[in-house]
Amino acid sequence: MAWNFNDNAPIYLQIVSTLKGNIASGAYPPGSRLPSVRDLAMEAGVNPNTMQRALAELERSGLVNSQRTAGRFITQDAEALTRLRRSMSEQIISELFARLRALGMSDAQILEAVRQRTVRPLNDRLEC
Amino acid sequence: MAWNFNDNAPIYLQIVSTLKGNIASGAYPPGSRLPSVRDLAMEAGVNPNTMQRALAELERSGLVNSQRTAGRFITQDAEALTRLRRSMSEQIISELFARLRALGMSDAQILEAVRQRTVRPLNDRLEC
Amino acid sequence: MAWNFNDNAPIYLQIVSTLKGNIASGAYPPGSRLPSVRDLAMEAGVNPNTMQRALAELERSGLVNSQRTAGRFITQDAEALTRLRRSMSEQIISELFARLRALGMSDAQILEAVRQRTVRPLNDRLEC
Amino acid sequence: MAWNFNDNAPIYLQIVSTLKGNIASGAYPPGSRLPSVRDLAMEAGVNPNTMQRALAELERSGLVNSQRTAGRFITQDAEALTRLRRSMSEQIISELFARLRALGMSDAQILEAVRQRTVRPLNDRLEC
DNA sequence: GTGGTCTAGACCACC
DNA sequence: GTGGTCTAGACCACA
Repeated sequence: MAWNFNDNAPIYLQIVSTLKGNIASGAYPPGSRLPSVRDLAMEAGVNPNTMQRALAELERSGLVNSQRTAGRFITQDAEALTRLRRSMSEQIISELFARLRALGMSDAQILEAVRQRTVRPLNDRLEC
Repeated sequence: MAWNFNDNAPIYLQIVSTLKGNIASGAYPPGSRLPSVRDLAMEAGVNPNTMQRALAELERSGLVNSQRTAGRFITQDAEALTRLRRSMSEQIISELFARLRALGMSDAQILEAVRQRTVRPLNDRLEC
Repeated sequence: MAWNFNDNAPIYLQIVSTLKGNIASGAYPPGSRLPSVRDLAMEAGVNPNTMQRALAELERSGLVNSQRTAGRFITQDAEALTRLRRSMSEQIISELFARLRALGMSDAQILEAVRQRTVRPLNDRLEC
Repeated sequence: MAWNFNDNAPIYLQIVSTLKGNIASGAYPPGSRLPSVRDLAMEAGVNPNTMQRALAELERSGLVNSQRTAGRFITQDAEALTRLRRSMSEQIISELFARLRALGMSDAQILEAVRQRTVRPLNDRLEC
């Protein structure tokens, strides 16, 4: 089952995002070994070179480090993981604000809507 | 310029979402005339029947109404537009919570993060 | 604009029904002259022979009588018109009972439903 | 054996009506499986897409629900079936009133005629 | 020209 | 095999 990509952004960057998500969420726990480039590429349905480029990018940002013979491992640097989560959450929240402002909501309204959502966390979902 | 679709959801539903976004944001103002089915289809790069289906869906939800020979018009029903915006914002916020919880954040942390974003609304954007 | 026929029954009988309806309702008033066979046939979008047969049938039942040179005229026989209306209404009511019984309604329920309809004659129509 | 359609209304809507009748009358019992789209389309003598559209309509009104690979099933929701029967009977009775009023009958006369029909339920049928 | 309907034929995911 | 979606191309009524 190939991952889902759109053609707004380079695929390798979309892969980076997906992998960062998996790392941040703990789906790939700190210190764990990543599957091989070839396996990841097959799983994502992309060319191994594309996956390689994505992993290189991750390595550059310090989230994974490769050990020549043993494979690639998720960093155990707690502070790096914290920075990752913080950065991702800021990006997600930025997107939230962009989308809700496009609907004409003020910051105050946005905050109120989020606050209400925390008050009654599970609720019926309206169709959109 | 064809719109961008992924294959997670039927194209006609993605079109519905796009159009709802345009209506909610006022890009298609209340009472204004939509382009013809054929024009919209060409713009989106889909078959006219697919666009027709999406518009029929919008019509069922009361957001547009068609006048046989004159074209389709955005509803002027303010209450329907309010419901639309409300529904869309709830869906966006639900997505926010789903993504931030996946990062391990609690509702309280999420609320706090959003609150901070409103306090210092424009800020440096960290890379993600 | 051709009349509407289905192919469950001979067209000439459907024409007879239509004409009887027009006579019973007074659309063709007693004593008035019917359009010519040719005109009626054109109006109905059928072959003049078919219309001729329908008119012969009407003549047989005494509702119209032809005067060789002047054309066909609706009967002025009030009793014949009364019988017509009575016969049509019985047929309509028979159909009503057949359809409502098919829905599982008892005669008592049918009567009650009709009674309610007379109490509140104009009402919102539900989709069916 | 193709079903009978007229061209006053879209075929797919006539199919919806026919199927609703079959559901309301119990010809398709609650919980039973409908024939496949292709079979129904062949039976009705229409294109499978047309039948599909009719079934989608039924699904939207909650009378049938489809299970991906297993087929479509009549709802077991007794309340939905009650609503259906009620709505159909109201429509049938409306038609009754329209036709009898066209014959010049008052509401009181209509009610009386229906009442008599319930008193002597089986009777000689007059020709119409 | 507009929206609406219908057909024909294809492909997909699911099991 | 099932339902579901998409495309392509046709026809219609309306004004």
